[in-house]
Amino acid sequence: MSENKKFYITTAIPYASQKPHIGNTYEVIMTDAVARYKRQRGYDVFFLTGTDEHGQKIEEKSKEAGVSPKEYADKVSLELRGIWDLMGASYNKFIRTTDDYHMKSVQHIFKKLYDKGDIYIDEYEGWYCTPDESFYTDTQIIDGKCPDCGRPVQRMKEEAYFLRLSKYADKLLKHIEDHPGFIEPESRKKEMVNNFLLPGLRDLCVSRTSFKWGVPVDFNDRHVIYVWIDALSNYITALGYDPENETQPELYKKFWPCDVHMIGKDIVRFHSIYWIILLMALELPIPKKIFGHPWFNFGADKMSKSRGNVIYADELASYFGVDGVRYYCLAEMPYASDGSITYESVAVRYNTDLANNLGNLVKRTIEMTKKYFGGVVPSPEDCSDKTQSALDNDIKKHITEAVSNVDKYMENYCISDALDSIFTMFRRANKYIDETTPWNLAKDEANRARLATVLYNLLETIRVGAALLKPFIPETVEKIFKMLGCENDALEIGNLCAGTVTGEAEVLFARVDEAKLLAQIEKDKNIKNAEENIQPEKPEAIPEIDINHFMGTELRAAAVLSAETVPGAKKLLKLQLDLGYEKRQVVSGIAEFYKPEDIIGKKVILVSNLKPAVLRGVESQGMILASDGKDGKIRVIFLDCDTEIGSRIR
RNA sequence: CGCGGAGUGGAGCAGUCCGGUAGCUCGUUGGGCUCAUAACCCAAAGGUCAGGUGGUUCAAAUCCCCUCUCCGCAACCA
Repeated sequence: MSENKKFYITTAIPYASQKPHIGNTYEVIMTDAVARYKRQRGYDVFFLTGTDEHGQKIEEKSKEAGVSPKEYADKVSLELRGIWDLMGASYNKFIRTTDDYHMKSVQHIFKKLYDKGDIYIDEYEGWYCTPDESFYTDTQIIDGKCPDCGRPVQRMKEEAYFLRLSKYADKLLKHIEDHPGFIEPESRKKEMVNNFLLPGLRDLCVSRTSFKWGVPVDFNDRHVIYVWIDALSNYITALGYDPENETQPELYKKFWPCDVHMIGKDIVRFHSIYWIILLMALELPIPKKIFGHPWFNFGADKMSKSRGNVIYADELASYFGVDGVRYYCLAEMPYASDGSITYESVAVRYNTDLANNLGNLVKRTIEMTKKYFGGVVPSPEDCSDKTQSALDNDIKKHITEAVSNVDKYMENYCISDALDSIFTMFRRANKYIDETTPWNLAKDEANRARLATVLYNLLETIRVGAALLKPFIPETVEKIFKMLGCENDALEIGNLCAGTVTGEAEVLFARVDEAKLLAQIEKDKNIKNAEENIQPEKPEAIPEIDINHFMGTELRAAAVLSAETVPGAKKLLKLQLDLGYEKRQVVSGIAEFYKPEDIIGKKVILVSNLKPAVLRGVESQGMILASDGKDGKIRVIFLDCDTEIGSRIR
């Protein structure tokens, strides 16, 4: 039945528009750890990763960079792959959505569903901004103007292809309910069911005409296949699946359905709804599990480029080594809630766990082997002393416990718990040294046998520990095996042979001086910023307008008479404004930054000829001006208190 | 009342399903040891387990009720 021991695991394919940060990299590291774990347990593993390379954003970015979209995607994809490789990702295949076979298969998938009637063409009615070639819904447009460029938009019907999600919604819901553990963690499943499935699914628009950089619909080349079908299909096209094949290739037959899709919690929706329905429509088997992992925050804050707190894996590895980064990510990320990463916290973990606990244990044990036994693994002896054998049994018990705990936790994707059980064993081993005091045993030849046993137990603990660590920090494990002179990664006690010649004792992880290192990082960052970021990034230009165009906007000074929160809306404040000649009610999305009392009595700028709109059931007669900060903060423009209310602003 | 998760010593978490006076890692303080990377080992200090001076019970972090706060998802930035 060893043929049954196959395991197909995937990461999401990141969008190749910019360099991946530590969060994206974490996903690959975690997936890699699971893949390596499964391989070590005898599974035939197929580990897939890659890049998603179509779409408007890459089209735009490439234009800015003055290269073709493909050239741009090539560059980012290569950079990303470089980081994956640096981190030791043991993927079996790296797919790119620009790969020929993939694009062809995506076209066939689209065609098949169209022929079947699960994809249909329909009119998509909305507002169209001609110069931008973009469609907007009723709620997106601002006062009959394009939200991007401010130019007028026209009511237009545009044809688009739709996937019949509605047809499969019940089947999907049933599948989710019949397969506990299909979406994990459990809370993510509830989000999907309660927020999307139970309220009812609307058919999904799966094509675009607003950009060209994508897989064309081969029977209607005005349309490009949108990200859903293009990107999600990678999981089967990578195995060679193509609906037009008479028989599917061996790779596909062997590995599909997938055992687990490892993805970020933000895209659980696309995987658990769109992807599954797509497969149902294709009449293909459903993957067994979708695991929506959390993300890293920078300390308490979200990581974002504009806040300047993005951490990259390669940069981190330059200070802590690849295994330092891998270990931190795997040990620190909780199962379901977001993790936290700062340079300090990485340094602390690195020092305490890797340098002090593990590194030092290995070093001192190997040194003692060398000192007391000339670098040859001694032969253990049965021990008649009750106290001593109790110690020996206890450490052996810790080994077997660690082995079974790692299995238990890894099967449930509780990576940090698995690592913790291994390090608990190492801690026990350090204690064992103090309990047995080999340096005292060595003073008396009569204790030779006892000393041999103690050292053997220690070496064997390290050997099993290294075997357990292999999926997580493989480079380090190689070094440990070299020091042990043994590469046997069996998990049973007693596989280290007496007589084995050990290698040179090496420092596995040199302790870092936290303060010094943080200062160094700060310094490096400043140098890098100075090189890269001499000027702030130029925002996207908005086409010029003439003065009359601007004069079409009526801006007036208004006093805030009252302000209150809108029930059920986190971001909205309802304001009563006084223009002198009339009063206005305006709803403004500033509630996260201003309390009612912060703004009452102040004077603001009102766009007074804006068409009224209803927000959360409250009418808004205009809009007040505010700046949109890079930090995500909104700052209202306040006027001098002696500004005359009702006066025109221009 | 949109859906869900969480509030436990300075920090991060476990314990809550199956009630019986709190456990782990880091940090702090003191001690020990010298094989080892100022490391390792031991000990101590520090918590009315968000609040209700709420209910059930011989007994509640754990069950029930109410309130507050934080986070995720959804909605929402005119």
